[in-house]
Amino acid sequence: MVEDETRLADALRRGLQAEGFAVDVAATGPAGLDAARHGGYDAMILDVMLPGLSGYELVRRLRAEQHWLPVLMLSAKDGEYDQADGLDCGADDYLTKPFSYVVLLARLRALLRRGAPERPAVLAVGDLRLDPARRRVTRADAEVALTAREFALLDYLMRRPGQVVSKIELLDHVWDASVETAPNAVEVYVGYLRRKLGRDRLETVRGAGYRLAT
Amino acid sequence: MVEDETRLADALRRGLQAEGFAVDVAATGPAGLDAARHGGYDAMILDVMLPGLSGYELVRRLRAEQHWLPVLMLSAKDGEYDQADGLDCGADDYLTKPFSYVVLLARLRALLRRGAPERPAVLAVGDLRLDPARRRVTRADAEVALTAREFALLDYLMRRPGQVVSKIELLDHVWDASVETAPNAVEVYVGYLRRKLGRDRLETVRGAGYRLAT
DNA sequence: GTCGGCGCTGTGAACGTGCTGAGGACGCCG
DNA sequence: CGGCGTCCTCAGCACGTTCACAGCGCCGAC
Repeated sequence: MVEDETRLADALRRGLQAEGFAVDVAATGPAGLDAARHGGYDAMILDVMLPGLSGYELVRRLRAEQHWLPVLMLSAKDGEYDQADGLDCGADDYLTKPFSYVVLLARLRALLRRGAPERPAVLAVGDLRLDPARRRVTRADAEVALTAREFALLDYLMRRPGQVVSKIELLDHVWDASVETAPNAVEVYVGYLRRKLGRDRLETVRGAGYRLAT
Repeated sequence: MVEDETRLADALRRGLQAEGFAVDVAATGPAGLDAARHGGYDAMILDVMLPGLSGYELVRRLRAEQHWLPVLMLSAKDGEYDQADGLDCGADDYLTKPFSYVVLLARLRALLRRGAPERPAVLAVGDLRLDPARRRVTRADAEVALTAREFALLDYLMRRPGQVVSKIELLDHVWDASVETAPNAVEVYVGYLRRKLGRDRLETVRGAGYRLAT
C-alpha cells in the first residue's frame, strides 16, 4: 500500500491484516515505486496524492517497465475524467474517497482473482523449435518457412519425439479425415520436411512409420 | 451486453460500436448466459436486474462452469453490500447507475487490459503506437487516420504482436457475431491497413491467418 | 545374387487461398 | 435531398500449395 496519510494507512493495514493479507506500507511515491519493483507483491493499493511522485505517474512508470502488478487506485478526486485518466494510465481499478471498507475489500479480492495468464509453451527437440502461437519454426535459430501442411505434420511429430508414428496415424490426425488421401502423400511431405530441416531429422522405420530424431 | 432496458442498451451499443467494439446485446438473463457460454467474447457488460435470471446468479453460474470472461456489472443498487456481493459472485468490476459513459469506457478498457498477458495503457510495436483511450494511432510519430473497423482490427492484432491470428478469430472478436460476415472482409481490411501503415507490417501466413511484424 | 515390396522423388495438373478494384447499401450531416 | 464516408460483397486474377502418378532405388529375405 502506498499512502501518506498515516491514520488511513494504519486503519487499512490493520483491517487487511485481520483478513489474512500480508501488508507493507510506503509513504511516498518513490518509496512505493521501489517497493513495487522489488517486493514481489500480489497487488498494490495506491493513493493518487503522494509526496515525491503522483500515483498516476507511478503506475505509468511501472507499466513502462513491464511490471504488470494489479493496481487499485485511491483518490479524493471523483470527477469522471480523473477516474478515466487513472485507469488509462494503467491502473486496474479506481476508488474515490471516502470509500467503504467492505467495497475496497471486495474489489481487492476481484483484482487478485484475475492472476496473470501464462504463455503457451513452445516445442523444442534438439536445435529445432516450433512455436504454435507464432507459427514459427527455427532450426539452430534460423527461421524455416513451412507450408500449412508441413507445419501441421512437424507439429504432430514434435509432440511425440522419438516415438514411431505410422502413416495411417498421420493421415488421421494431420490430414482431413473426410477426404481419402493416399499414404504416399505422407512420404511426399516427409520428403519436403527433410529437405528443409536436414536429411537425418526424420528417421524412416520401414514397415512401421516415421520417428523424429531426438 | 446483457441489458433489458432497450433505450439504455441501444445507446450503449451505438456508443461502443462507434469506438470500434463489436457488440451483441441480449435482453434476458438466460439469453445472456447462453451467449456468454458460446459467443467467444472478450468481456461482458451485465445488468443486475434482468428477467429470467439475475446478474448475480448469471455470473455465479458462469464461474461455476469455469468461464473466466471479464464481467463489468451494472446496477441501480448503490449499497456497499450490493456492490461487495456482486464482486464476490465473480464480477470483475461494478458500476452503479446512473454512471458516466466516460467512466464506463475507461473501466471497460481496464478490464480488457487485465485479461491480456501484458497490460500497457498504450500499445507499441516497432514504431507503431496505438492509444485505446485517445483512439489514436501514430506511425513514426506521424498520426494515421483510421476508421472504426480498421482501428479495432489493428488494436486486436497489436495486443498479440508476432502471434498468428486466424480470420475466424478476427471475425469473432472484431466483427459483431450477430451478422454473418464473409472472411473476405478481413482480407479487405488488412489491405486497407497495409496501405496506411506500410506493406510489410502485416504478414500473411497462408492457410493460418495474419501476424503483426514485431 | 535374386526377387518382391516398401519408400523416395520429379513432374504436372487441379485446387485453394489471398489480393484487389469496382461498386452498392447504409447512415450521417448540412 | 444530396454529398460524403464507411462498411462490406462480389468477381476476377495470380500464385502457391497439395497430391496423384509413375518410375526407380534401396532394403531385407532366402
